[in-house]
Amino acid sequence: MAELKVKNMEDFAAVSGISRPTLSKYFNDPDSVRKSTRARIEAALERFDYRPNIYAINQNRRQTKNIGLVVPNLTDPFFAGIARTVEEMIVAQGYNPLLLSSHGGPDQEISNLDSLRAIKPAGVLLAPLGRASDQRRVEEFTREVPTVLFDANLDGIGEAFFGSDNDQSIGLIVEYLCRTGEPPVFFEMKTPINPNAFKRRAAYIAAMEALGKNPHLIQVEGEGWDFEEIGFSEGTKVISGAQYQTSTILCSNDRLAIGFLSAAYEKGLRVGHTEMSDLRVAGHDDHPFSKFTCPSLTTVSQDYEAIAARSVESMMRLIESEKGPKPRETKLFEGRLIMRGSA
Amino acid sequence: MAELKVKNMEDFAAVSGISRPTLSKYFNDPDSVRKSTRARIEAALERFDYRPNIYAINQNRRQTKNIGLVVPNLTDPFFAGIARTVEEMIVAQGYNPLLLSSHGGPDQEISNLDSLRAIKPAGVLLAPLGRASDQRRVEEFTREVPTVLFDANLDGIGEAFFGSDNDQSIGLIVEYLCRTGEPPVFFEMKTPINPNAFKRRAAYIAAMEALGKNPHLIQVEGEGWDFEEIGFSEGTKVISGAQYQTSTILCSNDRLAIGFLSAAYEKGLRVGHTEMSDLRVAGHDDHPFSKFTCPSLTTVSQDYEAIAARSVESMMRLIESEKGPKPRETKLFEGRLIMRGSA
DNA sequence: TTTAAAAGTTTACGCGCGTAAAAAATTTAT
DNA sequence: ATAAATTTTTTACGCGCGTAAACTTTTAAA
Repeated sequence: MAELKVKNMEDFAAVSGISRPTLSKYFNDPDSVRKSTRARIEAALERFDYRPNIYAINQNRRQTKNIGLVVPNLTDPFFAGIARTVEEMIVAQGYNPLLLSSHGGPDQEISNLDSLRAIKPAGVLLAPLGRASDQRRVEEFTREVPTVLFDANLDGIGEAFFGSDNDQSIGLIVEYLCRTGEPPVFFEMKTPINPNAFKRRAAYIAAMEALGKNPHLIQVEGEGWDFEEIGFSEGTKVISGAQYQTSTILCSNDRLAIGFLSAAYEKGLRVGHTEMSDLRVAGHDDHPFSKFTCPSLTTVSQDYEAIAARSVESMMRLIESEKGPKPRETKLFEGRLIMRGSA
Repeated sequence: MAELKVKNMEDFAAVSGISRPTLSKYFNDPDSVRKSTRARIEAALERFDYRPNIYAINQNRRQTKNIGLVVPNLTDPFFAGIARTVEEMIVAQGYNPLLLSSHGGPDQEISNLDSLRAIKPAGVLLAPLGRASDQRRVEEFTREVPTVLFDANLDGIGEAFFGSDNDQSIGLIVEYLCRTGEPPVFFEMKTPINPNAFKRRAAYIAAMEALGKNPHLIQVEGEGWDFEEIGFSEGTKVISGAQYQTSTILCSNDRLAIGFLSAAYEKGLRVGHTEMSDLRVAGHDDHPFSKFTCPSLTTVSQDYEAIAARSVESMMRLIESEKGPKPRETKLFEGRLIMRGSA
């Protein structure tokens, strides 16, 4: 078994008895060689552990097999979950995902895109920060690299966008809350950093007005991504001050709601939809933990399987067609009401 | 401004008036050239946007500037947080982190290591799955690539290990619970997948015995990483069946505790350390959400800033010294008691 | 100012692989 | 079996950069 070491394709050609160009063809697409030679190659691969040098490959190929994946904040389980789904789908397509988190900062977002540029990716799936994004520089990037946006849209930027239909999903829960009790007030950050927040605010107002109700916003202070903390501290103030004119609170997202529920608990308020309850609280996103709040959180789930699938599919078409500019694709997916204990 | 396009270092040498070898030196270490020429280069960089081709660089360098970072499960906010901290530190050292999650599976873990091998990293920081890991193949990997383990140890594998002192941290909370009320029973999964679980079980038993108390384990069913779900469903059973002989429950980790608290809430049990409480519940890890449970969760925090810092530091020494095998380094950091409402 | 040391330039090769072109071998069709 | 089509082999070049060696210029020391 004194197999000599194969350090490059040349060596492997020698030991396998296959010419280097044929090997090159094989590694780029195993089906592009005759079945019998494929078998011979794979037999040789069993005996010698040779793997093409990825740097040499990428230096010479026009296109790498890398696909960038940028999310706003991996610390947020919601994005961590999406990222995982998308990653899997990219791998299933035979591409190599590179996951980067912007940690909530527009500078980091641009820096992530810069890193990606360096590895000459075939394409990039970007869930942008949204309003906080440096749109100009993101747009610059999308002119160089095929980019599909998801989760949050940036007007006209990128080849496609897939996300949730906030109007529909917020409408769903507003309608539910109105139908089963007092109309909700909307609890949110005054200057939200997260994507979709403004869309949801507008959707809330529209939904309320469509139902002939008076929209009411509670806009709290707070910066950054510590939504639970903000929901908790500002929720505490709201509860103490009785700044709300209803017993129903709709939070802009589940993480705020989680903080708010915690505040309500501390203040001794009973949250729920029974006669004994003081308050109803609802959220949005179906955060992985929202099932375990006290009480469990009524919310609306985003169809992020569909969003992920469609985004990846669209990316593949972009890469494989590689033709001129097509019309920008956009689709919004509907949310689903998740009824639990809190509202 | 009709700057001709610079597509490689040759071109950039032409337009900047600096020879290519000098440019090469500069890009490898800006301080290795004279101040005046550095200034000239950087002035040229302002005018022309040229960036060295990373693939060509890595093909020719002995060592890449890549450092792999593998964590068991990015969906878990605890690991997401650690990963972020470590990532930052790697960047601060001028290296390029590559974050991979094993999604809880040993196959994925090995597959991650394989991907890393392909990019010839200078080193790898690995938080292994632990008991679930394919130790043989991990060990194979560490013979090829300098590897530092953190969070979970694999006996004798890798150049170093840094983690938490479970004996100390579990001892801390067991002592606290015993001192302030009934001795705790230990709530855990019978066949835990996550690292450190067995260490904590042993630490609990030891701590109890040291205090002259009788250790008691509640080992529940359940597979996978849905700890909250397991804590909830099995907690519900435990509460209904009154399988515990104490009013104090110490959970193996916060995520189980979060589920357990949710179960207690549903069952109408009052959790806390006041006279009115039925039950005390404590966790371990200081999970980002443990502050917002109802009631907030008493737990013990891991010093993962220190773990991260020490791991990265050790990695740097490994990379930069590059000498023969040194003795395997190991250090356990102490936990801190985080007293909140639940116990 | 002279001189030695330090830094930059020229020249040249190599890294491992993609890929094109022409020739040779193999398979399939007739 | 022969011709045609397909696949493989041979040969050769290029990708962009690291880096070594010999030489020239600049800087710092004497």
